[in-house]
Amino acid sequence: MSSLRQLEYLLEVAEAGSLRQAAMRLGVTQPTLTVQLRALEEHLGVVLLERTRSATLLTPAGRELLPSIRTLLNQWRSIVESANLISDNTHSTYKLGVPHTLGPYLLPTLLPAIHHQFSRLRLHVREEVPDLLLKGLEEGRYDLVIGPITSSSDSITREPLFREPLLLASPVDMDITTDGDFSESDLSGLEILAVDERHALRREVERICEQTGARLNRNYEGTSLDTLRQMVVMGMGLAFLPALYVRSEIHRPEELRVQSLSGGRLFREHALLYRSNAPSRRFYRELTDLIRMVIDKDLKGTVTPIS
Amino acid sequence: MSSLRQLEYLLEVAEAGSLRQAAMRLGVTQPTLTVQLRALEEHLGVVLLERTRSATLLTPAGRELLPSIRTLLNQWRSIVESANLISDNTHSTYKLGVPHTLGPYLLPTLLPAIHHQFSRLRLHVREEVPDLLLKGLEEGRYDLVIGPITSSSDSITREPLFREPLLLASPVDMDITTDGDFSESDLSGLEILAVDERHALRREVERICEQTGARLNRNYEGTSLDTLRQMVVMGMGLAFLPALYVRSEIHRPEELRVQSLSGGRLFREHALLYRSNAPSRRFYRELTDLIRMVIDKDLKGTVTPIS
DNA sequence: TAGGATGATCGATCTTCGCTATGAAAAGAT
DNA sequence: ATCTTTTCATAGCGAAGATCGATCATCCTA
Repeated sequence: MSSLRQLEYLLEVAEAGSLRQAAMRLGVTQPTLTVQLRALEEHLGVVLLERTRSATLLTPAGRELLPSIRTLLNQWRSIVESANLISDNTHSTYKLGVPHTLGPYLLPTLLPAIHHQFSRLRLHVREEVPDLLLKGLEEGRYDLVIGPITSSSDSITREPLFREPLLLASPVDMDITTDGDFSESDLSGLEILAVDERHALRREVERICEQTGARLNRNYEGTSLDTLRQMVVMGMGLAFLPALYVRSEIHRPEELRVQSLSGGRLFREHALLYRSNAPSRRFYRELTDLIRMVIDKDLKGTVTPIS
Repeated sequence: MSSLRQLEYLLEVAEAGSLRQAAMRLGVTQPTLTVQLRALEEHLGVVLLERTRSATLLTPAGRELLPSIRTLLNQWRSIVESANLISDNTHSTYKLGVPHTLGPYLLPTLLPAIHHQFSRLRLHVREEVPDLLLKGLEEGRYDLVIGPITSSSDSITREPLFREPLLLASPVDMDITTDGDFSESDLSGLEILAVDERHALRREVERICEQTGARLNRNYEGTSLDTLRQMVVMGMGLAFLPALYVRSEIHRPEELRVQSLSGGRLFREHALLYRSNAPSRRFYRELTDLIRMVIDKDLKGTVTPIS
């Protein structure tokens, strides 16, 4: 196998026109060049140099190959240079996974801020259900995942990000308010709609229903938060909608009533997840701090930071 | 210094997703990959791989660099491939030098034949006066030179090609023929024109004049064979014109009379010259044979082969 | 003819590369 | 839960490769 070094030798000799002078410039001795260039010629099966007493010049074959060799070396130098840039972690593309029920409502706030801070960093975002996100993270299909704070495994590090209230959504024509205040105990017996089982949100809702005595409607399952909202509007039941969704998508209060429940125990919590021994973990920590800052700054009224 | 081999290792590991499997495919052992890839990472200053217990996958930085590395290796493979093609000497560009007084009249016959035989061979032709041709050959500015057969130096090999008669050109209105035959002795006292001193042809003519008693006109010197012909047409004297020139350029016999002299000692001889220790000398020998064949086939009546 | 170029060659040394053997840690199987 | 298998990391040895210094042969120049 011949090395890039031999190619550099050739280039220098071609330019200097003499082994000795090239050796000077390269900081090696002349026998080194004699031997190495012969090895290169042997590897390529072509005589590249014509050694005269007064100089060493390229053969026609050598002239033929030289341009390609020169560009090869330039390309290599540019790779080394890129590597130096990339070494600070902010010049790469990270594969980020987010749940369907969070991504569209969080990322529009988050991504611009990240881009502003790390302008050469690119995020390759993909939405999936949390189970697959976690599996994908472990198998390397993702570098970063935003997911539920539960789901343990010590090969995955979880950086808690924020707590997101779940708001009760009800049709406007269904009057369930008990003089202004509404607490968890008032849920008992009410019909609740939820998204299908692959979503983490579903499990939260199931837990809430058990605790409060609400009835989970298993006949109709929304496949997204939007369909869930439609079902509520059409009077098929109530639903718990994440605060960020509400913040982003509910613009017509005449269709739907949304209220938070006193007691404050209805919420879900999100974390940034990454493999614990990922070489970029230091940078992921930085990124976590940035995300927390953005949340604190832009989503203060909607969610509450945790750490 | 890192080698191309390390890059190939990286590529294979990236594809296999595991050091062990990559080692299998590459025909090396796993510790080799561990060590070499770490060396590569160190050289580039970037962590390229994330080693988990279950697999080894690329870091974002590694993904970033991989495409460039892949094209680099492809480029290298293509260089090696080119080298194999080039090794038969017929895929290169040769720098050929020819004298002004021969090139334009020989090459139109020669080049198509060479191209027909070696379709991927290119000739970079340059015209110069013989002195510079020879110097250029020695200094490597030419690979091949067609020049006078004289000019010795044992670092230059001369392959004799052909003998080209020198024909006497005279104005049609100057009747110098002595009943049909005209020999060298009849030249005595006649006024001869020639090209300037940098041409080898000039020296030939000077020699002829001395031997035959003809007078060389030193006041008017043609700078090319064409101007020389014009001077003869205008009645300023006689001239010796090379047979190949006559063959190519004299299409109007009413302007000029051209005759060969009996005795057959008026000629010049051309050879193919190259540096004796040029690595392609074997091929130059082949080329010589080809040229001789072409001359024998296409220029039989005009010049006579020598070898 | 002597001095200063050139590249080639030889032997010694140092470095690099790769292998074997072994270790440690995690995942999967029983 | 334990055992086996699989993963990568490490250490030590040996072979191969790269480099150097010294020397040689040759050519060009003064």
